[in-house]
This record gives sequence, C-alpha cells and structure tokens, in this order.
Amino acid sequence: MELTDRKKKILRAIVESYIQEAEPVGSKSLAAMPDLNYSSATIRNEMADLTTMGYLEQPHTSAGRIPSPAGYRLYIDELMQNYRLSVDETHSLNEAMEQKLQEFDSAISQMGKLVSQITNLPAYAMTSQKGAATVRRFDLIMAGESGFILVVMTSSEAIRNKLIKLPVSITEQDVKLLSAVLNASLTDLTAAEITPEVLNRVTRSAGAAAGLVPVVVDFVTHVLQQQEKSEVYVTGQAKLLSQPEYHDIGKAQQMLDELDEEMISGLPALVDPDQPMQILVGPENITQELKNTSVVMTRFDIGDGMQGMIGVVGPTRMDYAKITARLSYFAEGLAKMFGKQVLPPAKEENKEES
Amino acid sequence: MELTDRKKKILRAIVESYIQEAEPVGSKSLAAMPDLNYSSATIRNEMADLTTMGYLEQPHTSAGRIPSPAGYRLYIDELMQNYRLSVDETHSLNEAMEQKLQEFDSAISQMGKLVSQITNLPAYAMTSQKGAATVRRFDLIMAGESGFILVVMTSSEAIRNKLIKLPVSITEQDVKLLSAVLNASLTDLTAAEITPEVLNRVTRSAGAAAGLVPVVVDFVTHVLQQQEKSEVYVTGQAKLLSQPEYHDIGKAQQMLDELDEEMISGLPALVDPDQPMQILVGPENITQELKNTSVVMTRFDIGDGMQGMIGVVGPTRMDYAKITARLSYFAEGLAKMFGKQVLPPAKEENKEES
DNA sequence: GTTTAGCACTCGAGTATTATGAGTGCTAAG
DNA sequence: CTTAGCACTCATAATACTCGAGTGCTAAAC
Repeated sequence: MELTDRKKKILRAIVESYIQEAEPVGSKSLAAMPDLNYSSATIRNEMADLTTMGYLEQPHTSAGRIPSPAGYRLYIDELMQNYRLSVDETHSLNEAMEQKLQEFDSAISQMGKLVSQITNLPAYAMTSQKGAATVRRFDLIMAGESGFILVVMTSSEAIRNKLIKLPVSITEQDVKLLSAVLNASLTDLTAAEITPEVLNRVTRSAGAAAGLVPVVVDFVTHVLQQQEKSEVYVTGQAKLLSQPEYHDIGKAQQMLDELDEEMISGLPALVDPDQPMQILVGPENITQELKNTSVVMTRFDIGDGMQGMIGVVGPTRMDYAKITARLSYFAEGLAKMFGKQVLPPAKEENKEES
Repeated sequence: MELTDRKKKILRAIVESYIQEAEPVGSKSLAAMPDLNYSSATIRNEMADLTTMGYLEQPHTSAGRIPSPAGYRLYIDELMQNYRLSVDETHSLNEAMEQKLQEFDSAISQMGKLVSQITNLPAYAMTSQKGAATVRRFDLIMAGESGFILVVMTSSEAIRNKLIKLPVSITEQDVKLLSAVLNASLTDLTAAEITPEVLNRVTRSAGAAAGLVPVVVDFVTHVLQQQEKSEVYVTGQAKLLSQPEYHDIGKAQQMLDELDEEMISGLPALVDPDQPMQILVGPENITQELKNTSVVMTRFDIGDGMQGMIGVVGPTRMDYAKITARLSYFAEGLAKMFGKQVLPPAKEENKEES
C-alpha cells in the first residue's frame, strides 16, 4: 500500500491532535478540521489503511486511533513542522538563562532545572568528556604552619583544590620539593597510569615530604576519575504527574523509579554522534520499561573537549515540535555562553568552577 | 476529662497501627491486640472519649478512628518508644555512608539522597552558615602567558578558584602586585563591605593590573555570597508516591509542587536551636498546603561554624520512631566524619571541595 | 474508481442500584 | 465499671444498565 499525501496529512493531523488532547482521535473530529475536506467515511477508510500499515493503533474497537511508535517516528522525521518560538518565549528563555547561569557553580544541574522548567517535563543534564583526563600542573600554596593548599589543573582546564592539614608543621622547603616532584612525575598521566610503581618512585623522590604523597595521590586520582565520569542530574520528575498518561499512579511510579540517574547514563551510548538533536521514541529506548516514553536530547559544546547533553523525558505523546525548538534554542544559548572563553578586558568569562 | 493510662495505651496502639496500616483503626481490631484485654465495647467508650478530647478523628461515621495532629503530637512527645536499630540496619547504614561519602564532592546533596534511601521518603539536606563569610587570603598562580588562577580561601576554610584568561599577556610582576593588593585590601571583608569606595581604592593601587580588579571582585563577591546562602537539596520526591495517602494523584502533585527548595529553605526559621531533632506535625508547618504532612529534621555540625541540616518529609502518618532513629544515627555518623579534621599522617581527611 | 451516506455493531465509560459489612453509639444486664 | 447485644450509618464493592463515540461495511452517488 502506498503512503499518499492525503494519508500523510491525516496522520499528521492525528499525531498533532493526540499530542494536544491526549485522547484517541476519531474520524469525525478529523473530518471537522478545516484542511481535511473529506467526509468522515473517507477518513475512516484512510485510517484503516494507516492502521494496517502500522502507523496507527486502536486502544479498543470503539475508540479513535492513536499514533503507533512508527507513526511518531514518521511524524518526527517527515511530517513535523518547525515550531517557531514566539518573541515572548525567546525573551523569557534568554532571561532565565542569564539569571541562572551567572552562578555557574553547578551550571550543569542548573541547566537541567531550567530545561525542566521550560518544557514542563523531567529533564536531565550531563557532561561528557572525550578522552581521559590528566593533570597538567600542580601548585602548592602554604596555608599556615601545618597545612597547604593543593591546586590541580587538569588537561581540560578544570581546577580542583584541597586543603591538606597536617599534625606536624612543615617547611616551605618541603612544599617546594613536593611541588617539583609532583610536577615532574605525575603530570600528563591518566588515573589508570598512576600505578604503584609510579607511586613508589614519587614517594622516594619526595624525601621529607614522602608522607604526604598518598594523600596527594588519592586526591589526584579522585579528581581525574571525577573528570572522566560524566555527571548526570535529573530534575523535575514530578512534572510527569501533570501528564494525563501518568494519572495512573502505578505507571507514574514505575516510570519515576526507572527515571533515575543510572538509566540516563545509559543514554549517551545510543546517541548518533553526528546528529545534534536526537529523539528516541518508545520502543527505541533500551530500558524496556520505558515503552510509552520518549526522550529528546541535544548536545552542546562547552569547550576543552567537553560536551554537555541536555534532554527531557516524557510520554511518547509529547509536543516534539515545541520541545525540540526550545531545547535547541537553549543549547545554542549555552554554547554561546560557554563559547566566550577569552575575556575582553574586565568582563565575565567562564569555565572551571570553584 | 482525664487522660488515664489506659487511654494513653489505646492512643498509642491506634497511632502505631495507623502508621503501619494507613487505615482507620476500629475498636474490634484493637480489642484483638494481646496487651489490650478489654472488650471492643470498652475500647469504643475510651475511643469516644479520646475523640472528644481531640486526639482522634473520625473520617466518617462508620470508619475507625485516625489520630488527629494533637494525637500525633502526644504520641511523639510521650508515647513513642525508641526504635532500636537492628544490627543489620546499622551495618547497612554504615556501609552506605562510607561508600557514598568518599566522593564528598557534593557531599551535602549525596547525603540527601542517602537519607531518602534509608527512609524511603523525600529528603532534603542543606548547609547553613553562621555569620558572614570573609576572604582570609588570596593566592594567584600564573598559568601560561596570559592567564592565572585565582585561589580564594574563606574564613570558613572553603577554597574556591577561578581560571582567569586574558587577551593580553601579563608579567609575573603584575600578578605579584595584584596579589599583594588583594591581600592587603580585600581580606576580612564580607560581601556587603566591599563597597564601590573600597573597589576604587583597590583599583588605584593595582597599577598595571587594574583591569583585572573587576573580574576578581566579581568572583570574590560571588564566592562570599555563595557561602552565606545556604544550599538546599531535595531528592526522592517520587518516594511519596509509594505512600497510600498520595495515591490520589491530585494530592500527590500538589504536595510535590509545594515540596521544592524554596519551601524547605523556610524551615530553618522554625527550628528550635536547642533541640537537635525536631518533628513538625501537619498544621504546625507553616506552609498551609502541607496540612497532612510532617517534617522530621535534625542538625549536625560540620566544623568551621557550619551546620548541616537533613530531614525528611512525609505523610503525618509516618513511622516517627523508626525515622528519628535512622536519622539521628545518620547525623551522628556524619558529625563524626566531618569531625576528623586533622589527618593522622597519610590518611584521608576532609572539608572543602573541588 | 473514488467518495459518501447509511446502518448495524462493538465496547468502554458513566450512572444507578443494590448488597455488604465494618464500625459506631446506646442500653441494659452482669 | 465492664460487656453483650442491637439498631443504625455509611463508605465501598459489586452489579446491571444505558449511552454514545467510533468502527467497518455496503450500496448508492459522483
């Protein structure tokens, strides 16, 4: 059977109606639409065809039709019209971004919250890092008699520090020595490459400061692992409850149980690296339990080989057009913000964190 | 009317039964309890009394009774027996703490998650800081030709840093000068005390590095404000859905809407500073919407004049005994962890964050 | 050949009706 | 003071019934 233009038109109407109303759509209401000038009977026939072709489903005999996953897929890939953000929307998006991101401390998680807000769906945000991190340099700063601050700068220009206090006092000499040894021996090594042998060598060279080596190394490996591991934040889970499909508390709970950080961290594997915006519809998701759930996600660059990913999770029946529009606008904004890496004299810049 | 021992006994039985079963309890089931050797009729009479005294409520004529807020209050204050943690429980609590807290990066929020896990209720965690923070010292570390790392140590020994890059190259001289100026003029000032005048003075003294002053000051005020502001994390909201009282999706949603970070940040105001563990029952909460909701919270010390607060939110019918037991055990554990401030040579210590 | 009107049929959702029984308050006997 | 007995209440569950949206099919109209 052939997928005529009229069929497509009808399919689109069905998907969009269902997205709006969350209720199966019948032939009559379709016939009433201004740009579908056919009788309900004709439309019924077409709908029957679409059903046998697998684009529609029938919850039960006497209900209307709802889109099948394949139907959604087709809609997303071919039928969906770009949603245009209204001026108002761009305004408020801009504002939200600026306000929230000034405090970029936990920028990523803030982003998640924002996305959740603007889409009214649960959102997640994560960072992902290409390649293993190494330490680019160490700095030690004396802090009082018996302590110092260890500052570590990684290959991705993240800076981490730790205050190390000791029960004994240490001299500036010791600290200088330690600093030299660290910079000589532990830079450009990934966490995996810091083997016991390396550690031994460092300890031997460290002389008086040998006792400090384990503390330092612990911290360093922790930092590096932290860098490699992508952080995931999920927020706004409760937003799901406002969707009619989750008015059944059982489903809602199951969904929310599923929707934790571990599930999300499985997502990047599914991502086609070439496509900035991705939509996974129902069964295409791995996690079986998320059958009638879709995921929309997008990536953005945050410099230094780091990438961020933000996305939302919702019922298959979500407003793909609107959500992709908002999400990509948001992602662009972020990329821009993270983009201005070098500061024009005396203006805010970015990257790293406290 | 007098609150006899028998009445108390019955009240306790009712509260505990209701906590377990989440269903109104009737005279018959009470009479069946081994330590209530009275006929159902007798118990009925007592229940009628308790009802007129305001400790019990009747959802409708022919249902059993449920505790009123006053009933809960009495139970918590007088009737509740200390719940004893089983060895198993302490074990798993210990394990959980150790595992999770090694990565103390966002220790506070991790705690929230943990508490939510062990109580199976939504949990929140927050830090609160006494007194305004100031910068204790500045350190600048050259990083390449045209950038440096600004390291700030606050009065509470938190260390924050920022990588500042410039479009022009700078000399070691400039950096040294800036460092001296900052340490001379901006230490021991709270965010509020950094007035435009101060700023002016600093800028003038900074000479060649004057252009950098705004960036630095922005960062500093941001850090200080950040320190003052208490951070709140809420997690596990979805846990509520497993409680029967929230099987009504409407209530659940209303509740979850209410239960955001802003609501929580109102809580500390209600806290009696002398009492480590606090329980707010239903109407005692400010936020009107949380009528049939209770809050259990506890504080713990994390050194440096900082305090943490963790707590859980749940239906008034929650297992106060068990939850307070777990929570306080948890709080003790945390206090201990945060306590070991000074490290015995070559062992993990703590405080600060990356 | 395509479109449409007509019609019998299906079946979920909503409504009304009716048990059922847990729980109560009260009275009177133990 | 306690308890057995009993009439009464009322939410919940079960059942039956209606309603109507939507369907598929056939036959007539275009």
